[in-house]
Amino acid sequence: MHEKPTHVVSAVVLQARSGQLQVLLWQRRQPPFDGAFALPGGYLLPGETLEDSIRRHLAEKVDVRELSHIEQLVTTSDPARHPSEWQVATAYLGLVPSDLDPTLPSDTSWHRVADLPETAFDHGVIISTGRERLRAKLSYTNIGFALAPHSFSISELRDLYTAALEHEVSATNLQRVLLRRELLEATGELRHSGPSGGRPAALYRFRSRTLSITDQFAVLRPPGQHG
Amino acid sequence: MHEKPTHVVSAVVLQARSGQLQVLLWQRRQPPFDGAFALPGGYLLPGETLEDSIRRHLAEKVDVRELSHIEQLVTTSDPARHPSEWQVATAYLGLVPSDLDPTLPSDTSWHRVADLPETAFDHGVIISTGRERLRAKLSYTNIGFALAPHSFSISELRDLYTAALEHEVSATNLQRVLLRRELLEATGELRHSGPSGGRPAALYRFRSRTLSITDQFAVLRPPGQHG
DNA sequence: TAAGTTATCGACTGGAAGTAGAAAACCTCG
DNA sequence: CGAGGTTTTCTACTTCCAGTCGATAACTTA
Repeated sequence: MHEKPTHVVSAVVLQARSGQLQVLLWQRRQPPFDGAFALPGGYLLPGETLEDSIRRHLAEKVDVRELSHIEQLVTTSDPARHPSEWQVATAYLGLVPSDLDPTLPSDTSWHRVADLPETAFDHGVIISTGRERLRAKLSYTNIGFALAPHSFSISELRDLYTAALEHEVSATNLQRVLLRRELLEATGELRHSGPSGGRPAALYRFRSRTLSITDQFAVLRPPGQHG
Repeated sequence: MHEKPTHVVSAVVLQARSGQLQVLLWQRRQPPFDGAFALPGGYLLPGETLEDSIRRHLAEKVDVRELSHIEQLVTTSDPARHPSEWQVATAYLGLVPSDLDPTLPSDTSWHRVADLPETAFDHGVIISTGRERLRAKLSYTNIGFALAPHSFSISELRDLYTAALEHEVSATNLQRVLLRRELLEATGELRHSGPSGGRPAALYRFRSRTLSITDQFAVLRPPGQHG
């Protein structure tokens, strides 16, 4: 038989924290890339699927039950990606709701995606791929559920979208679009805002907390489905 | 070190042929899945990337220069996917323009995606994934270039979209949308249609023949970019 | 030259979404 | 208790996108 590559898995774990999209990184303490920051992950073991494997590795960093969504991102295979070992690497995208603050091991911490430190291997590009995937899916799926708490006001949701999309989002439009798509529903409760007063916000929740694609895209719909 | 999986690559090669979306399949002549149809592909070799590898394997089936587009689709890893070997498999999506008719080896042929024979491994789901990827990208990218000849009439293009999307498409809308997005340009030439007369069709071409994403999606655009 | 066929164009329409301002519902302070 | 400030929510207006349909153009064939 042929020589075989080693298969490793990693994850881009994203969370909207204090108005910024942040990613979970681990600081390496051995070569190669000693001192640089890397995505959490590790080796694929016999008998497990790639998704099992990344969940197992992530469990060492954050409680896996805190992940609201996980999906496969991309598999990279540049023979030169690791200086001494032939590796094929599959990256996943994981999301954590904004109301959780997992306790992290001392070598692991959150970093703003917009302002990354020196990263190991090809992890810089992979993080960009993850952010782009999230941005795209915010537009045509209900993936917002994975960034948001179970219930939230429209303003809070707007802030999450703003952080992830990195541009201003109108609360009016966001509410109208998500309600028309029947992705949100009102809980019937109100939240009395904290220090500075103001009208209490109505609270909403996502109808479903599993990924669903919104219809077709804008154009070239089947005929008879106007608008 | 750990035990390692074998890494294999495969490709969903699609073409719009005689009004139907079709996929290139190869009939197996050994176990497992003796007699079933499988995606073309094979083992990953040392020193090559996954994309290099699938191009090398495809070269045995179709001339690689006939592929107008190729992109990574998904990596599957079910430990039970192969009865005797631990495999991780990366699938690619490849597209062939409708005006080419590659000469194929005797064990390989085109099959309508809407009416597939018995397939080997997890190849049935992978083909579905490929078709869905193509359908989605027809809506928000210029990927039509990969299905179409270098120049074509709007009606011909409409027929390609109809085959790939599996629903009727209006030539009027298609032309208006693709022109507004500046994906198409007129060649200035006319084609005198064959047997039954009619007004000669103006010919068009795609401005670019590499994948480009059309702007943002419909909703939640940055402000100031109206419409 | 009339009839049939195919392609192209333009006008109409409903709906999606950006914008802005008014109104509602709360707070705090005098 | 009421005035003023703050935040949220609603509504009206507007622009743009795309589905529909009918008219027109340019050809072939009888």
